[in-house]
Amino acid sequence: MAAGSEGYFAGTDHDHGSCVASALDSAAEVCQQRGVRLTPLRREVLELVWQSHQPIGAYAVLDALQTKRRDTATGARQSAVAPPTVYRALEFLLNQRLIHRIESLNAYIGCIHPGARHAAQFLICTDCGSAAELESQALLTAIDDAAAGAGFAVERVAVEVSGHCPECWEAADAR
Amino acid sequence: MAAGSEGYFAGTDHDHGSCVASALDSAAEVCQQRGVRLTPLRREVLELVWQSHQPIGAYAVLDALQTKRRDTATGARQSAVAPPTVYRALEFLLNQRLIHRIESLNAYIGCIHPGARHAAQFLICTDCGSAAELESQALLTAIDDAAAGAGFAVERVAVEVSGHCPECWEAADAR
DNA sequence: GCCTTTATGCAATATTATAACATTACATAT
DNA sequence: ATATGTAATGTTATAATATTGCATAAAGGC
Repeated sequence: MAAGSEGYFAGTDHDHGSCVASALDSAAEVCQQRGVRLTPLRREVLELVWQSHQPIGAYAVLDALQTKRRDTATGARQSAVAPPTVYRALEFLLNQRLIHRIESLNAYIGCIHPGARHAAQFLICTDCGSAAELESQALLTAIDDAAAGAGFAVERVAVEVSGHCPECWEAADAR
Repeated sequence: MAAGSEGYFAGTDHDHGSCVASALDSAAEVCQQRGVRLTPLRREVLELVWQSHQPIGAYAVLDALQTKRRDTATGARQSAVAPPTVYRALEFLLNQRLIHRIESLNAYIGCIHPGARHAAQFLICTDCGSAAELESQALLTAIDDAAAGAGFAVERVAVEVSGHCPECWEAADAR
């Protein structure tokens, strides 16, 4: 990926660490304001989701958690982490709007507007697996209009556009 | 549901049978034109999807198929239908754009524009489980614009709006 | 008819998600 | 300090969704 491009797609060329750290900071802030608890486990899961910087599946989170615990353990065998643990943490993070779920991938990704109520809009590259969150007001308006026309009360919106990101597209062209 | 309402949501008050029949007819036509085979099995699955008139899961299709065969069988035990049979048929129908998959429900629904390349846009009522296909040009344009702005090559679009259909909304209000 | 391609049958298994119940941690009231 | 209620986590089992790989059968071209 070219450095300094539009910035829609998270490349490998930016400061992952600080980006994750600031996401965790605002998450803590959001939770504090709402009086809900960002427990160590939830924080750990949120960190893993952000670290991946690509949509990550629940079982991948599970594996990562288990690996972390195994590595951390000082000899004494730690008990394994089970699926419900991960799913509950993910559900909490979804409810607090700290992450999004990408339905077409059964995967999760950090939300770039932590805590804000907004439609999830994603461009998903089927080549490299990365996903970019959109914020198109025109798109939202179009959805609201269409829903209003049908007398439909909107609650949740998922827009998932699959295709090829600029980098992969160019790479394919070059071939 | 009030008869003669906007018509976005398929109610129970219209002629199911003829609606399914015409869907099967146009499917046959589309397949003929493309030189692909709408085999008895595929036709059967398409019919089941249309008959449900709500998004239907792969395993519900499977059950329906098995029931049909059991009922049809004239005593001699018929072999059971297995998941791959259903998934392959569904995949074929998706490829030919005769049905849509609703990602947030893991379910399938008949396409109202059989064979045409277009974005899947749905209003999904979380109360009654029905889904209405939208055809908002403004929405499409908004998506195309956003994608173009990011240099993204669009391949597939899924818009899934969850909420409450007019009937369920009114019913809830009345309470 | 014979051959190739395409579709289906079939068994096993992978992947994703939840139910049900037990235990622990934290806060508050007594 | 002790009891009590609630929220969070642990634990086991299983449900729901989807795919792989290989065998068999059917359709269509020559």
